[in-house]
Amino acid sequence: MPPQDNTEERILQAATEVFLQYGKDGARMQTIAERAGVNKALLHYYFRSKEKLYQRVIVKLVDRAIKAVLVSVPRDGRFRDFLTVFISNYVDHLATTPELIRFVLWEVGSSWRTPDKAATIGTIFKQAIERYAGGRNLLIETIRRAAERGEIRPVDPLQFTISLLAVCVYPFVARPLLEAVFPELDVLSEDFLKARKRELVDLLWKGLQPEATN
Amino acid sequence: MPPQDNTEERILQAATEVFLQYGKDGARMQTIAERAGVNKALLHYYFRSKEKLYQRVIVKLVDRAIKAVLVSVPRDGRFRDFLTVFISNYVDHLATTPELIRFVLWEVGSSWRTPDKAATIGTIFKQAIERYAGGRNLLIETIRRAAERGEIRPVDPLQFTISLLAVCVYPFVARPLLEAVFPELDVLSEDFLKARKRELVDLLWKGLQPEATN
DNA sequence: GTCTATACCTGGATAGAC
DNA sequence: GTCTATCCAGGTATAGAC
Repeated sequence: MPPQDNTEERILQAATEVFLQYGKDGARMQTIAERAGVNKALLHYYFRSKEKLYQRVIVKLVDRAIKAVLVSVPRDGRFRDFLTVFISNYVDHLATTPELIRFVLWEVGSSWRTPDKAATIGTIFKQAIERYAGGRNLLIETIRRAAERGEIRPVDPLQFTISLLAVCVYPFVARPLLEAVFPELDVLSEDFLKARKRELVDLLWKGLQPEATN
Repeated sequence: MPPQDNTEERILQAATEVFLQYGKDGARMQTIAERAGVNKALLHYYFRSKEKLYQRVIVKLVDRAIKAVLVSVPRDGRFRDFLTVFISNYVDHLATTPELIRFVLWEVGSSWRTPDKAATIGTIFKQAIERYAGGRNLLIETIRRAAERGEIRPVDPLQFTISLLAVCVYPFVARPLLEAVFPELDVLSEDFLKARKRELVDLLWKGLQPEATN
């Protein structure tokens, strides 16, 4: 079923834009209605409540994001190539979707007080990953295999996965803080992104070598 | 002026607890009033508005946090020691103040739509750092000095600073996501924390060595 | 299915007595 | 300084006509 030009689809699209821009609390049903060219009552007719509408949007967004990141994980090849490609693609993806970052941030921030575990962003992420990779964990597996083959030194794959995600994501998440503290920094600039990718591959690859002067 | 048992102080204390627990939006003036043992009207009498009260709280919290982290930066000594001590202290601090993480996360998330630049968390951070370190940047300086001395290979101090902060902070920030995706993971457990510190020192120290097999 | 009009609730802010 | 009572805006949800 391709995205039709029917009312439901228009509302969902408008809701996505508005939620991305203003967040769950900041978004107004009125605004969504206007952007979709209908009125408030119809939103409730189709989606019952703001909460339900929001859930639909968030699932769609997370799904898209997970896919965009995992698609760049080469299933084989040398580990150094994997590292380079993954970092490059992930950083680029993050740099080009700042609203999504902000959005996920909002969700993570509020997931603490959410009573309903099933509606939490964590669960939505997990399900999206399962849908995409069928329960397997591509990053963990790639790192484990590389270690087994001796391409890199033995490391805890989970720990390294976390570190890898960390160094990629952090600048974009902490951007408001970093740019305030370091006025010369512009996280989204071409210069910084290029340098960052290079530094990260360097740092992590060197950090994974078996022999280093101690 | 030690925290007196006067009304204003009691309100501020209650507000801190409630804001930490529920966040800016989630917190109710009613709740704060009850916890302080007074009524809503008094909050406005002392602090004028919820916004003003909130600002007072956030400055206090950020100040405390900055101090707790920067105090663990040794001003001299070998770089490897600095790395070990900083990671250990920072990770411990993060692990013991989960509400603060959540709080900062909320603030960063909302700092995007805040019109008033001066009231953003970024500015508050910057000011707190200046108050504490007098405009100097201890992390950057430490890394630069180590590179100049040849203790580590030449790296961009800013890039490495970001990476260092990233690998420390990320697990706590992304905890809801990570623990959903990796069910066996318990970020706040002693086991994980201990392992994490070890892995981080290893990874970063090795990553900073001049000679590595390429 | 789609509209207008409105009910209704939450929560911050204030008036005014003491 | 501290209280009670009340106002008022903003926003979700629904009733009911077409």
